[in-house]
Amino acid sequence: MIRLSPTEENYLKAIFKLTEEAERPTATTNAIATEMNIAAASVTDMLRRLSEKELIHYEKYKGVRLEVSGRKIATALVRKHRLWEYFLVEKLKFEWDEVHDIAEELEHVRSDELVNRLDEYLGKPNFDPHGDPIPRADGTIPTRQLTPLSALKVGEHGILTGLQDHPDSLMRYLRKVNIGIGTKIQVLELHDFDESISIRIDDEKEMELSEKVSKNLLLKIS
Amino acid sequence: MIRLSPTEENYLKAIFKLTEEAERPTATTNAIATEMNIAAASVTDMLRRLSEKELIHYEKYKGVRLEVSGRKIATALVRKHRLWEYFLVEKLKFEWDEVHDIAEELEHVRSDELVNRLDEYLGKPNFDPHGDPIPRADGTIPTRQLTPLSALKVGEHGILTGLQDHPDSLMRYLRKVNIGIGTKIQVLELHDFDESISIRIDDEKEMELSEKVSKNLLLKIS
DNA sequence: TACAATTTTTAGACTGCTCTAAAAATATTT
DNA sequence: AAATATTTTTAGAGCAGTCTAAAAATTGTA
Ligand SMILES: [Mn+2]
Ligand SMILES: [Mn+2]
Ligand SMILES: [Mn+2]
Ligand SMILES: [Mn+2]
Repeated sequence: MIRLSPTEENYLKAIFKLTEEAERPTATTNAIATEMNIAAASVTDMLRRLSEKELIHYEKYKGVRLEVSGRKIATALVRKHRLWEYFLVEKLKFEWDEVHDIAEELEHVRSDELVNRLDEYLGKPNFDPHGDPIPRADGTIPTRQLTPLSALKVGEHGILTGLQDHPDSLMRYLRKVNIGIGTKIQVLELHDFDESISIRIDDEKEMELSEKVSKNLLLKIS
Repeated sequence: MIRLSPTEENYLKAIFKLTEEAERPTATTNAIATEMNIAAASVTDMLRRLSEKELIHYEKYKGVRLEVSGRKIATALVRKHRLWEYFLVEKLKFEWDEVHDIAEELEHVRSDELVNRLDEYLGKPNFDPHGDPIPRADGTIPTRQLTPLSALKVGEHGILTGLQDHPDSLMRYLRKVNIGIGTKIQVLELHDFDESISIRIDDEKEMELSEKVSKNLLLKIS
């Protein structure tokens, strides 16, 4: 296996996120540039080089997708990232909105043995603190059937199991109102004026959620 | 506090090792180059830049030493390095000869909160798996009174508490013959032909050690 | 003290990754 | 289909960090 720089790894990860995780066939130069906060010209340059190394399939003006070798590296990175997030939350007691940036650095530490032992130490978890699946050593990815809270009808309920997107701002908000992975949420009322909804949390507190929030909460229906 | 690249951090760490840890007033360009496996010309270049940032005191041809700000960064790095080594051995069950290279990468992860929580999680250890002192958050460094095994007389004994140098080859050898930090060692015989010695390990097994090994074992006399 | 050996610095070049500005290609609208 | 807008690539440059070769300074020795 070739040794890539953290920078190259980050490009592969961005492409993975924009294709496989977004369920799109290819990623565009601009999308990668935006995702990585970088100029489009820099992306073009790197795509040429990653293509040279046969990690991606790239044709000028036609977008890009991962080759098998590139996907392998990307899933390994995502695996490391999410295992470290799990470690930070479960062992070091960080909050779920504090761990992403640290994991962003930890994911580039190179040692297969380290990942394996960490996985073992953590009890081979399948999902990270944000509910995202942790790719397995063989590259396969755990799946579940999740429904956005916004799609539920009055009276229905489920367990919060994942987030559509997870900006820190959303996670901080949820933390403040005591909603997290594992929280039971029941729909009490739908307000069709602004698509906001009234819910009951863990069979206790009632509160309102905006449409934007309810679309972001993914539930396992129970 | 300024943000340095991993490379700049590594230079500061090398200078720290060659001055404070080696109990020398200054480090030479060549010594740094050798320590870091890098050309002397590259070192000169970087010294100019670190000097510009007031992290080191450097005069052409006269060697270099750390400024207060540089020392602070260096001790923080050593602290992180050794805490991670402790984590790898105590929690992930790595052997003491397997952790240095991994810690070399982990030490560059930037998060004060991470170091603090790791320290807490590990029980604020004072020494790493090789017996080296772990600098505290305030920059002070735990000390002990240690004696090389080679300086002991027949009949004397002590507990192995540190190593003078610790190349992997030495650590693997010690592991194979069941000597590690905490092992009780008693001197049975001195062979003045080659300065080798006969010892008893943990009041059980007897064996011979070469002069080179016995000079490297630092004991707390008991 | 002068010559030789060693160490250190300078000069100049290269790679990886980034940028801005401009050109080219593609997509959208009229 | 032509004009316009958008996206992508190319061109050219800069910075950090590295190298080798050569020059300069320092140190050791005759
Ligand atoms: Mn994350
Ligand atoms: Mn996550
Ligand atoms: Mn080490
Ligand atoms: Mn150590």
